[in-house]
Amino acid sequence: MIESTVEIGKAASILKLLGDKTRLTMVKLLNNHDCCVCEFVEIFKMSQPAISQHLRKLKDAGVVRENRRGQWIIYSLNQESDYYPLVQNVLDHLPSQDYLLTELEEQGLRISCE
Amino acid sequence: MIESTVEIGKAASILKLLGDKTRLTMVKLLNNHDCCVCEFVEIFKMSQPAISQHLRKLKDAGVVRENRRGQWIIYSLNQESDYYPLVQNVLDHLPSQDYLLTELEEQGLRISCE
DNA sequence: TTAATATATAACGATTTACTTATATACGTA
DNA sequence: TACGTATATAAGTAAATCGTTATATATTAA
Repeated sequence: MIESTVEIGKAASILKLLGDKTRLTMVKLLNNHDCCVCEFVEIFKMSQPAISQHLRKLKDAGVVRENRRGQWIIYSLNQESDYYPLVQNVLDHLPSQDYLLTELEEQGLRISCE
Repeated sequence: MIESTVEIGKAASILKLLGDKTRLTMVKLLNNHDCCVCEFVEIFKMSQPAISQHLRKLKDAGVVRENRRGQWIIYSLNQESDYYPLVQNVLDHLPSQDYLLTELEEQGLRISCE
């Protein structure tokens, strides 16, 4: 049962953000594990600025949060967001993407930000 | 509880479609009432081709269906779609948009396709 | 058959998007 | 302090998006 609704224009803007495969996969991964930028760079085989820009959009919308830990910035899902219940429900429909992190670990690339 | 998941690329494409306020509102309305193109034209104060193009995208993705009734084409949510559970869950987070149809009715414009 | 109405398609333009490369900033360490 | 690593920002570009107007198609009714 849904506790409260999200204004439809706001909802559309969140869904637009999630309507990109890269960002949607990021958010799905963050649902289980906090990640740093460098991990996403490896996973998506995309330039660091491209990853950074996706994360900024998600952060600006309040979907994710960042926490600096030394020279790394760790991203996590913002569970306090008004949109969190919507995002969570969407994620429930997606298969786990954790194999991407497993692959990274097998390459020994996960350790980079721990 | 979710019965089955949607491949993440497909999910992203559906969310992208829903990530437009006009289309999201259309789908929310269709969740309660079948509608024809001319009703949407009145509601969104947008050209008929613009409405037609939004509906085509939704139809191509399998989210909605069309049924001709005389000279009108009635659109409805496609409950048989693999994406229907996802769409339905998203819609649950939105406030009803039925006031748009009420307004239409008050203007006497709803009768046009009945 | 002709006209009117409802809808779809085509062609086009302004804006947005999602990358890229180059550069700036922040932190840790020698 | 100076250097290396992690991340962010700036600037530019190709492609996608969402609207428009003009036109085509389909149905109904005179």
